Amino acid sequence: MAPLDPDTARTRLLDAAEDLFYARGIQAVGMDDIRGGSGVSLKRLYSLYPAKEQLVEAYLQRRDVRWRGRLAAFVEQVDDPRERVLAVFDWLGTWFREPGFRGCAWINGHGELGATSDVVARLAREHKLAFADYVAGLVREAGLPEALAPQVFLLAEGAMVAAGILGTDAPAAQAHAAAEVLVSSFAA
Amino acid sequence: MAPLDPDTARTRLLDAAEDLFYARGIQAVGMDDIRGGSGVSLKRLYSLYPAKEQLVEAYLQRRDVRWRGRLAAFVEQVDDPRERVLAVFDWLGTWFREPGFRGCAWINGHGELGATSDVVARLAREHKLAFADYVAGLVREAGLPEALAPQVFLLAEGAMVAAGILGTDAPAAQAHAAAEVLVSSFAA
DNA sequence: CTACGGGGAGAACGACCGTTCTCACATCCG
DNA sequence: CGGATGTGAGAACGGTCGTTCTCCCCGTAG
Repeated sequence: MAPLDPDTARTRLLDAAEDLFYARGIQAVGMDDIRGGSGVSLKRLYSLYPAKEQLVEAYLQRRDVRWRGRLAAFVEQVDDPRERVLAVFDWLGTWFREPGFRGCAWINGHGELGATSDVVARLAREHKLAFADYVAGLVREAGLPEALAPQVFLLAEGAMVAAGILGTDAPAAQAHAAAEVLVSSFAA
Repeated sequence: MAPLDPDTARTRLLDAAEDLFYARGIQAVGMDDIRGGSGVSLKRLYSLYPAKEQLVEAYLQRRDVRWRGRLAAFVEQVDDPRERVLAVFDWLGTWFREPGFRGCAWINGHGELGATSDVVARLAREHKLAFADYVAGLVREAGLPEALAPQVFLLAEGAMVAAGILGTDAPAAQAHAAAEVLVSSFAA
């Protein structure tokens, strides 16, 4: 067995961490599960991430980049700036329909460890602020009033929670309809 | 030390369970913490709730009754049926401002144990459906179209999540403003 | 060829936690 | 009075988990 170079070991670890942490919750996954899921030895795991919390941090950071990247890629396919705001909810719908969807990783992580782990609490806050900022940018570019941004953000958060807990994708369409009313209430 | 009668033992246990589970998360609280917080011996604890999951279940059930009771009591102080719908967000605001507020217990519990415990997943679902039903009743009694109900519900859920993670009560006012626009978009 | 340094597999350790057991004592009923 | 019952305090047990250690193999440099 050829020794694994650090980069691919890191990738495999984060892949396994993301699968397992997201599907089962962070506390329900042991380091040994990560080892089994990644094929990377425990020794190497601990040499790359000296404690579980650091693996969790890396997992959430990588997922944040990817999640916001996928959202932005989807939204940018839409031309009309006002439609872009609404496209956020179309993206949520496709996300909710993905097999294995279990709600928002940061909402879940915050519920699990927000009171215990400063790192998780901070990453959840940062992720939500970044998402809220992104929405605010879309609203601004659509020439809509700034007060609309947090409203759209709250609709999106509510849709994530409801879809995660109730196990249905209906909240995407419902939030979309609500956002449509909000946006068009400011139509020229 | 006079032996405690079962009812007050149960009450003390649930009081301690609610304080601790809500503040720290369910998995972060041990049975011994419950014993210490309640003053009820471990033996009695296990005779009343033979497993931790049953104590968790009782905690969530009692909190559900109380939470929806407090909401209803607040909303019923408002006379105008249309204002009642918006009063939900005023109630959220006062809740968010309570010391020790840490988000919605069911959202947090679902994030923590939804993937692991069927009981917690079911109670979270039931609680959210009950809240959505309550909102739907308010919307119906205000003579507003049914489609508005899930939109108001999602705004409320989003406000809870955002307030819990970001640690501010601003989402209550923001969601209130959004709901106001939605409601008045159907004004006669 | 050989000494060595890194890596893999997995045992081992120490702490924690849900649950049960021990034991001494108080209480109640004959 | 005396024995059965139930209770509290806390020790004990069994399992899990994060983390570290042991041991052995291999590739390589001198």
